[in-house]
Amino acid sequence: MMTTPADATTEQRTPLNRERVLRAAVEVADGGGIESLTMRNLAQHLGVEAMSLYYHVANKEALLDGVVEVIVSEIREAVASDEGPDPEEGWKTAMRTRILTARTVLLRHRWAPEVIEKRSTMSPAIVLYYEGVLEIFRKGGFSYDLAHHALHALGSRALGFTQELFQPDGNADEQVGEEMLAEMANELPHLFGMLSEIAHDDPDSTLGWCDDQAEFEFGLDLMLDGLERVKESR
Amino acid sequence: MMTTPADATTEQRTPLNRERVLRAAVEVADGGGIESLTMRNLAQHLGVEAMSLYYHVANKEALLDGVVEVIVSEIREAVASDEGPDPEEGWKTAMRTRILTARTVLLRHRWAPEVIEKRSTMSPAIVLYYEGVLEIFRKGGFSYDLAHHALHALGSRALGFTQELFQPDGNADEQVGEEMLAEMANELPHLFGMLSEIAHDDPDSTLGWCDDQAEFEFGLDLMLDGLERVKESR
DNA sequence: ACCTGAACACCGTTCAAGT
DNA sequence: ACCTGAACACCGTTCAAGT
Repeated sequence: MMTTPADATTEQRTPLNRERVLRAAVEVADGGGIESLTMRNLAQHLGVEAMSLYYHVANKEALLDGVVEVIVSEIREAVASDEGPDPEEGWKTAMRTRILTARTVLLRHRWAPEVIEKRSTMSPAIVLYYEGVLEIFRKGGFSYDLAHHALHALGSRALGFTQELFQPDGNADEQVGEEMLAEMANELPHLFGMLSEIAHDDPDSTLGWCDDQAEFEFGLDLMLDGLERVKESR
Repeated sequence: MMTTPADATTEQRTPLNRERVLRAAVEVADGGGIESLTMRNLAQHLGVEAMSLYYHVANKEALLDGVVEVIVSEIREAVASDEGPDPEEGWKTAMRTRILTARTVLLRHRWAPEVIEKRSTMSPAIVLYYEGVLEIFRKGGFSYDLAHHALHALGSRALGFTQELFQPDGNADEQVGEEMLAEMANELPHLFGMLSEIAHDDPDSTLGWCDDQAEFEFGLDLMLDGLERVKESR
């Protein structure tokens, strides 16, 4: 029995390409976390043998570079399509909305910040993104020198993330409990005081876990306000 | 031939313990980077079989947790022994010197920031370190609420590091060359302008690579000045 | 109490070979 | 041009066993 192109059975198989491999890699990471992104697992997800991937991608390093490209491109599209305020009047709000837009993309790919930070080779997409950030600074009247400092100061915050050092641990058991709080009182008086007050102000916060979004914006505004002041004073 | 305790041959072997395993792990990472820190390699470094490590450490995760403890303890010792200015008069300089001291330790273990950031479980040493940071804020007159925001805003900066997104790539070939700069002019006009100016101001900077320490301090001061302002205005 | 040998499941990757 | 099978070196880890 011959299989014609129009054959309705499921045996059609569009050949792989780099693009499809990278998109699938993002899917795999979205679904099962970054540690589930192995060459073998990715291949299986694509209905192919692991070795086939090496035809489209040099090795795993290159795969991860490509994955970063996909994510940062998604950020650039999001940023391009929501057209914030004109940077010429109000660079600060223009920057702010851009960065918070970028952040919404990263919140859909929570594994991505870690991967982005580990790649030290600067990818084209990231360079393009920072070109846009720099454009806003320039249109807002920053000197190149100050804008340069600003890029360093912002760091990954410009892309919409900071790595939180204290993460809400997956299992709820490890939350700070009443007894543990009491135990802290002697050894860690200041942290004890702080967490007690936070727990009092917001009893729903399960003690000490915080609104990441609000904290991100607080830190971001601190930076942006600081940059504004430095700019005025020069 | 019997081997007495006083035997001068090299066959003495102090038994392992958790402490020695962790210290050796730091040594291995210092010497060959974090990717050289495998159970087998660490064991060899200690003159022992890989499986012996599991007697002293539950698994590799626990090993890395322990390694973070060692590093952060080293930070705490450094910070304790250099006794900065009294936080009651001048929390800002107290904080600044503490953080820059912490940074000197991390510069001796360049692989450590990455490991610290990946551990989401909050280790005792880190908690103790942040207790000290919080103490400075409190003695400087911060409310718990503002101090809490401040801890989030500082993030890993409080420990002395930020992950630079654009790293000076190991091989000098990849430096931004003249031709590459020219190529940028159309696609990346603002980055082109910025790098040109930086190259002009500091011809030794091999185009675009920057003084990490100066940039770290710039960002840190931005944060600290911003916190001071917010504090005054409340 | 402390260490080991053999073995397992799972990585990334090479290479020669298939269609 | 695109994909595969077999094989290799190297992971972390278990388990039963040695002293």
